[in-house]
Amino acid sequence: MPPSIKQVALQAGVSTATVSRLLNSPASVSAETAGKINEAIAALGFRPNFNGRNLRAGRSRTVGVVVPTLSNTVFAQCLQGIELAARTLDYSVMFTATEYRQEDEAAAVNLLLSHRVDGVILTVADASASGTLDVLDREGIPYVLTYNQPQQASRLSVSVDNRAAAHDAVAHLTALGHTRIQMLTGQFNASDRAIQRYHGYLDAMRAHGLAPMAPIEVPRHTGLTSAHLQAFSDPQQRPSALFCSNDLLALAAMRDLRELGLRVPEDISVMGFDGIPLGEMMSPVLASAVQPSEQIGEVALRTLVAAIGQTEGGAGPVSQTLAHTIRHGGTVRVFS
Amino acid sequence: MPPSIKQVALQAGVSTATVSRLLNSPASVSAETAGKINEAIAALGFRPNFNGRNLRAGRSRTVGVVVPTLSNTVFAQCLQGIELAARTLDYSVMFTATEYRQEDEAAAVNLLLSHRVDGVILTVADASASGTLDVLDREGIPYVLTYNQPQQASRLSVSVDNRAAAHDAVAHLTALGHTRIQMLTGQFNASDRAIQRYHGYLDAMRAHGLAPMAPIEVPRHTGLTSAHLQAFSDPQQRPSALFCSNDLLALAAMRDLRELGLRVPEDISVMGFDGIPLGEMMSPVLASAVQPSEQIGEVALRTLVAAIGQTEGGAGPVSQTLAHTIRHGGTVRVFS
DNA sequence: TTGAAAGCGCTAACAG
DNA sequence: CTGTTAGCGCTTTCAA
Repeated sequence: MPPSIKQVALQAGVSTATVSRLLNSPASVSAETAGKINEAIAALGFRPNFNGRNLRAGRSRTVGVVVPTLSNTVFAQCLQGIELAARTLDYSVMFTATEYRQEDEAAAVNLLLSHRVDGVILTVADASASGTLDVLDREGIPYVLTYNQPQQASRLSVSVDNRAAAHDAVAHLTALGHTRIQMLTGQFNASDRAIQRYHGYLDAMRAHGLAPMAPIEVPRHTGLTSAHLQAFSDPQQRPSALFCSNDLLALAAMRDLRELGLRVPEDISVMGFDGIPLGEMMSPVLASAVQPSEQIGEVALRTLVAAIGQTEGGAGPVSQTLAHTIRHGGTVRVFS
Repeated sequence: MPPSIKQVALQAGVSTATVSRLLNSPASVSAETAGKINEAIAALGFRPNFNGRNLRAGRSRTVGVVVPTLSNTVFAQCLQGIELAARTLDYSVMFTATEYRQEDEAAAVNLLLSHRVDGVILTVADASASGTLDVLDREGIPYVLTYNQPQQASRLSVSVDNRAAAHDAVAHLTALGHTRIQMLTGQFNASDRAIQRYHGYLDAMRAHGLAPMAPIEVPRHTGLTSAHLQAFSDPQQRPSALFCSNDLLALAAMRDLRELGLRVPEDISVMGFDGIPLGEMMSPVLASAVQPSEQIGEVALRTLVAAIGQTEGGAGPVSQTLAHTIRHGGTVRVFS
């Protein structure tokens, strides 16, 4: 068992209260006693036990993070941003993944709450139908959504404007002369973002007087999009451009198209969403609607910490929309 | 303040001890009282406070994880594997990154230890010269190294055989007829793996009677490898194949080579190390020495939990070497 | 500036 | 099967 504040006090010849004071507000301890205590701390290799502290103080300076998966770079980057910002602000991070299983969200949050995290950052399948968020609301635990753009204006969130970003991506395609643009998307029910992006697609198509095509919804980015793309072998059956709801999907699609003997972008153009860093290193570069994932994480953490600060709901923007950009890339060709 | 075991006890008309019992060994409580308590728990929305529990029990069922960065998919995958396995075993995960700053390793571990994690999984810059590991040893906190292959046989670790994997990668190149093979590597002092891989390179070159070339050491995978590759414009000055110490570096190199007007693999072949999933989706496929990152994480966690189980050092393999594979890919051409 | 004392939520003897 | 009790490490009044 590691040394406790008690042993330090004994060794330094002071009371535990004084040791505690040195730890928490060093100014309130005389230089002399401080010296003795510090010696004792060093000698014993004392390290404060946060469990004791948290128990007593009722806060833990720890935040919980729930993401769908770390296999998608986007969330890894976001977590990276969260952790970095957390370290700056002296917060610790407990982390959980749900593997896109909506039913695991509640369990994840419950676990975090048992650890008495001061707040939670999460990306849920569907922000407008999430019992998990209701729990958080009820218990009065501050939380910040990432990537989700909730309808309820009351919920703190950090994301890009998914609909607008998708619109801009599709507009980029139309600007290059594409008219037959189809959307390839992950399961709508696993991601409210996918739905918003689909709306953005519709917006853009309508705005340009183009006929929207039925979206192709694939199960998982396991990469098995082939079955859905078979029809593309027939030039009549395929769009000139494929807009994918995320970059991983775009990459999988490109691979499968290649297998079908189709060339990107000669036979079909592909555009993604997310702007994962690797897309920019490939050749051709993957065109994409870029969201600043690491920054999303960083802002989310700062927002959360601010919310933790003020017990009662207060100032500060609620729904934060970060700027997206459109990355031009060789996977999209000029069509005329 | 959320309800405590005390309020549950009051509401159910039993003692706190009984509530605790229901929580920890339900079998030891009569069905009748169990019913009453469960009702009270539900009514109050009670959730056990792990801080109290941990304080009392002296263990937290929480593990700490320290990785260099999450920007490298490899570590994200590993963390993913850790988290998944942890959830299975009812453990929670606290996570920290060091951004490859060796001096941050100690701080990270100290923080985790203050949280009284039961054990730590980490990837350090240099396992054989890490004060951090010494601290862990001294305090008797179980830990498992990932990716690092420590010299000290006493330290638990999970990795591939870096040297052998690098050897196999280079042997693959020689088998394809390459003789002028050069290594491009990250900073040796930021990664002991890089050194081991370099040794593997040397092994393979010597084994095939080839003259090793001086390794090119680049600062960071910021992607700025260009400066180091300038000389390659001259066909006399460039190797026929470039073996990179990791896939990110390989990708950056390929991009920079392209910028120099060189074609991969026609003008120069490129091989990586790690086997990141995206390498397989690209065209051409990135040839690489593949390590099972998610599995490394999973095995590390199981190993750690086992170590936590037995207070005193015990059975079980210490240095676990998982199998690597060589991924053939279009970034390497047959040279003859 | 310091100490004494109470208590955060929980578990683990020990009785009964 | 259940209750009583003590105490894990720490902070925080309240006094001195």
